[in-house]
Amino acid sequence: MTTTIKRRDTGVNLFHALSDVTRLEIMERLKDGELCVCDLTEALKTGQSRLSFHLKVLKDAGLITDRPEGRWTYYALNHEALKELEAVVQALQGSRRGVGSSSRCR
Amino acid sequence: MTTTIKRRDTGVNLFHALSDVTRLEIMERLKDGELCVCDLTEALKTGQSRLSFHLKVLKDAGLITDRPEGRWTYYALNHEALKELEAVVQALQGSRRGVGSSSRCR
DNA sequence: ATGAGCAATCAACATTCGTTGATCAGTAGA
DNA sequence: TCTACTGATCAACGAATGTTGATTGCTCAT
Repeated sequence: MTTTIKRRDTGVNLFHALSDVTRLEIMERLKDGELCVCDLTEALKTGQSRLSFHLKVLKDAGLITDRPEGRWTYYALNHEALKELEAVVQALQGSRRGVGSSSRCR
Repeated sequence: MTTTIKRRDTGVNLFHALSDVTRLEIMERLKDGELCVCDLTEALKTGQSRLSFHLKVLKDAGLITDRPEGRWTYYALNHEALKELEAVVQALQGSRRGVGSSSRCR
């Protein structure tokens, strides 16, 4: 089914974006509200370039949004994407019906 | 906090294991019950070696379990891990309190 | 206009990840 | 025992990812 494939694709994208310690930590920091890159640089004690890279990955996956203001850029969680992620995970848990229904390989 | 760090690590592991189309498809196939590798090889129309590789990744992440029987090995979802995954995702959605509480970068 | 600060982008490099084909170990059946 | 089959593992290769330092573009303050 097309929707299944589409969900699989968005699932892969979301999971990949979250499959990195730095990016997960960014997400955690953003739980309390939006932060600019300089906040995050200080909080994570890491280089600006590296941070920018990971922010881009998260943004491309739709997990965060950016809001440029003056010379700063504020990043925030995108709760829509997180709801979508939750849906993907729940779809994975699935029906849980009938256990042990293998075809037994011939 | 230690539990936070631990959750972040298991989160990274789980997310990484699911960040691949083939592995997600394996998970979906296993929703209906356990399958042996030959079932999956046929279902996904792919090589045995490749499949074995991805099954190992999923197993190492704790997302699936294996049950050798005779010359076949049956794989099944580990619902414990899926519950853990759900918890990680929900922790990510977090408090959702106070928006716009940035430190404003000076 | 000039200088300073924030953040994105780039190139270069190292590391990790996924694929493929071959080999190996264990099991079932003749 | 000999053979056929399932599935794990390995080596080799190519592709994708992450890191670092430098550069560039903007914006604000002087």
